[in-house]
Amino acid sequence: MQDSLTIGELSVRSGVAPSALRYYERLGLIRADRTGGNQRRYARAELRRVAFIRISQQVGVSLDEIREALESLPGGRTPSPQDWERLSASWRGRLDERIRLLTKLRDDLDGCIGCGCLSLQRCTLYNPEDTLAGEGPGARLMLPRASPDGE
Amino acid sequence: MQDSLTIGELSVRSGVAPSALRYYERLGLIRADRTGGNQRRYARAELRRVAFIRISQQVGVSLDEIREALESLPGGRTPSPQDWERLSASWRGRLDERIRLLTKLRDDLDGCIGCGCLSLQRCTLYNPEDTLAGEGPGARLMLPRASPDGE
DNA sequence: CCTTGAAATGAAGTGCACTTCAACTCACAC
DNA sequence: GTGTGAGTTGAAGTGCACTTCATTTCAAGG
Repeated sequence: MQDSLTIGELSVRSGVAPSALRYYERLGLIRADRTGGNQRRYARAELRRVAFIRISQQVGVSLDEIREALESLPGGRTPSPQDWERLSASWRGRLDERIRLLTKLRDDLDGCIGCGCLSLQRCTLYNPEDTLAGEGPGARLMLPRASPDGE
Repeated sequence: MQDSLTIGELSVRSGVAPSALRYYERLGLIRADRTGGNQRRYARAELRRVAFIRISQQVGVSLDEIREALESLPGGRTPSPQDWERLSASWRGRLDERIRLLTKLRDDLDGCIGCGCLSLQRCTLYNPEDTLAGEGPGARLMLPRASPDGE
C-alpha cells in the first residue's frame, strides 16, 4: 500500500473520471505531486478533498465556491476532522434552504392541483422573491425579474 | 383588456425574458399567432403554459421533458384545470424524490460532522447508487461510475 | 530492451438554457 | 407623416462542468 495514488487509482477510488480530476486541478481544487516523468501522484489526503467536492456539488454548490471553501483549509498540515466539519457545516444552511423551498413547492403544488389554478395571479408557486435561485444551469446574466401580475 | 399579449407584455407578466420566450417557441413549448407585420401575439392561455414551464424547471425537469409533457395536452381546446392538474401531478414523484435525497444528505452530513469521517469508505454521503442524478448541469456523457472503495 | 497499458498536454467539442448583437421592421401616439 | 420604443431574425456568445481527441511520453513486467 503506497502513500501516493496515480490518477487512475484516484479515479477508481473516488468514482470521478480522470479528466474531471485534471479539470479540478486546473481550477485549483486539488493538487498532485509529479514523478520525474511528469505524471501526477496524489497524496491520500486528496481522496478526502475529492469526496468533499462531490458532496458539495450535491448540495448545489458551484466548483468556484467549493474552491473558495477549500482555500480556507489550513496550509501546511493535513486538514483535521474538525476542519472538514467546519467546511461541511458551512453548506448546512444552504441545504436547509433548498429543502425548505422544494418542500414549499411540493405543498403548494398540492394546493394548486386542488384548485387547478396554476395561474400567475397570486399563486405561491410562482413567487420570484422566493424562488430556487441558481437551481438549474443556464446563463448567469438574467434580466431583473419583473413582478408577475394577475392573469 | 385585449385577448392577446405582445411578447413584451407576456414577458412582464410572466417574469420571463423575451429572448427566453422566443427560445421556448423554437423548442415548441409555447406558440404565438402573428400580426400582419410578423409580430408575435400570445393568447392568454400561453401565460399558464409559461407558468407551468417555470414551475417545472424548479422541480428540476429539463425543457425537453417539459415539452413532452406539454405535448400531451389536448390539441384544439384550451386545457382544463384537470389537464394542468394531471401534468403537475406527474412531477410530484420527482419532487418527492429530490426532497428525500436532499434530506438524506442533510441528515448524513450531520452524522458525518459528528464523526468527522467524510471519507469514501462506507460513508452514506458518498453512495453513487443513491445520488442526486441530473442535479447539476455538466456534460451528459459520463463514464460509468466505478464504485468507490475505502480510503 | 521492448512492449503495452496508463498518463500527459492543449485545443476543441458537448449539453443545457439562455443572452447578446446587428441590422432591420412594426405599431402607435402625436 | 414621423419619430420612438418595441419587435423581428439568424448567428454567435456565455457559463458551467466536463469530455474527447490526437499526439507524445512514461512506467513497469517479461
